Amino acid sequence: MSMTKAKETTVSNFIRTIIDEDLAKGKHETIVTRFPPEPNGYLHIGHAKSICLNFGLALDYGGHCNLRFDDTNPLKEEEEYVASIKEDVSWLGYDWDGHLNYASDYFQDLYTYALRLIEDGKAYVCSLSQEEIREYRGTLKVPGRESPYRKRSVRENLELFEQMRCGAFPEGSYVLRARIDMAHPNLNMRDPVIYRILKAYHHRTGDTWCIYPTYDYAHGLSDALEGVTHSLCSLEFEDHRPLYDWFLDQLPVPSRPRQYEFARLNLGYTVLSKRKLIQLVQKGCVRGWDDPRMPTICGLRRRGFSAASIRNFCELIGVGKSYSLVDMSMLEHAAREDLNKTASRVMGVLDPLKVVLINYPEDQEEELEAVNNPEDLAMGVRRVPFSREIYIEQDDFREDPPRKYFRLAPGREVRLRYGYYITCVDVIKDEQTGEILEVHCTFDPETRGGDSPDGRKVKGTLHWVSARHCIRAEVRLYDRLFVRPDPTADEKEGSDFMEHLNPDSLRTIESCPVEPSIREMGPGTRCQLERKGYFCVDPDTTPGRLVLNRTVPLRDSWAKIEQKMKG
RNA sequence: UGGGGGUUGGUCUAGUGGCAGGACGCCGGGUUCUGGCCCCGGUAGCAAAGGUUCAAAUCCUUUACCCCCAGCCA
Repeated sequence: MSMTKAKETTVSNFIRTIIDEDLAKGKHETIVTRFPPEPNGYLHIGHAKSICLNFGLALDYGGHCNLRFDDTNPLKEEEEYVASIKEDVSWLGYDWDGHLNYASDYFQDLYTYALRLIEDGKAYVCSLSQEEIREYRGTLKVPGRESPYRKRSVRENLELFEQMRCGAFPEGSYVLRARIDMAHPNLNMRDPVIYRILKAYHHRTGDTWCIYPTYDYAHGLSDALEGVTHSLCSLEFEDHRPLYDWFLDQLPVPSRPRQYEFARLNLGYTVLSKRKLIQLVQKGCVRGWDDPRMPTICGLRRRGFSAASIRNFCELIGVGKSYSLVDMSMLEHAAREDLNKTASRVMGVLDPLKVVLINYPEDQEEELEAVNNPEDLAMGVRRVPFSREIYIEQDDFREDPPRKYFRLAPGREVRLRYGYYITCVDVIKDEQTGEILEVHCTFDPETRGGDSPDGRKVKGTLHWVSARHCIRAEVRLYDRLFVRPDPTADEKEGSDFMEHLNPDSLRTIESCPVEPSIREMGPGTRCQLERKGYFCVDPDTTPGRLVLNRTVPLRDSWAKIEQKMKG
């Protein structure tokens, strides 16, 4: 059913337009896409955009999407990341359905293709050092110069390349380069390196190879080998497309993929680059990759975002070619939209104030029925214990209520959700400090369950927890990680994004009273604390310690009213 | 006068010669046993100038501004 809804709300984008045209022309019978992560870090919400795009397109058009690890650099890549990436992709709800590949699967084919390029005089072994190659490349405005090794014979190239492969040379001594055009205005076309010597252990091929293909060489050819039809990548690869096409034009590849570029995601008040995220982890700014403040998939998951909410978010933001900075309110909206329908309601008090019901018998207690989710009655009901002393939210009582405040105040009657109507009759204060210690109320036995038989209305409904029965929870409230919408904006002026970290991104509240039914919820369970927000049971939870993460607060129109009144 | 891209309300995004639409946000109202959800209404935009046309966000010209590229990273 969510599928049909998604279909109805799917908005077009330039990539869909291209696919529609290709299909209409009969260029392809179906489409093949791919998600090509490099296994050198954890996936983040920006990757989710790409995953949803690639897998989503395949699903919609009845094609398939390959999960292909781009593992051409053994210096940076590790098996650990492969596992986490697979986990995150599946968690997001996508199935590569057997199409799990690695660029390293094609090392032999790629090598054979390289031999072909050499034989055709389109590649040569170059002995220039890394620094020399840079010098010879020229600059943005100055054409490059041809390498003195550019004219080596095919035979010599073949021999040298074979020796490179055999491990006869040290790292950096030789590279294989495509012979294109050193004066090309696009620097990527100035005889790019396509193989380098790296005497490193590869997580999949071990020590089989000591020469490894570069991204530019491997990527398009891998696409072609897999029959990818639409190869989607981010904008910074636009400059690489001529090179992508060049290899495909030179070689007898089995299919002809096309590369299209879209704008990567930028989210406000956070950073979305592996390099920066790893810094946050390594410098201890957060507790790890899965810290709930992190924009990583595992961080968002731990924070309580559902896979559906992330998919909806990706649908919401669309796909384009212009730079954009998406507001966090979009992500929050996507989370609330899904969690409203799926998260069961429970009551918990973050900032407790004791209320004593003076006409409720001291030793009496009872269980009141509460619905688990008013948006989905199929989720059933539960019983919530009630007794003479309860906790309500400090903010739900004002001794001197402002205009438009319709919660508890001296002489006021309010409803306890699924409970009774209560009326405030007394306020007990510390004589020294004037601090409110507890509030005394009477309850109306006729209003059990929360309805008044005489039809009397009440303006406010408060959540509450029985003091005698409550269990305690550690609650973690999160705020934006940075204080600037774009923490990297002033990097060019020499400023570091770390300077803009929000010192208050985590606020922990100890021993919040929550209703006992929460005990049944295991780590990862999402719920709504009524009137407060959506929360998720953190994996730090043990039998003796309950930890809740606030995913996102509920919208709070009273807070806005109050804010406005304050001016 | 190196090359490649981009510019539609505060934000994201449709529209590719025919009434600039949707979403988020914000504002107002209705409803309500969550000041939530839901419903209704409102706010606000084609970077600029010129041209073609009955008609231009869309086609042409010029201008401005922004982003990316000089790894043996991806």
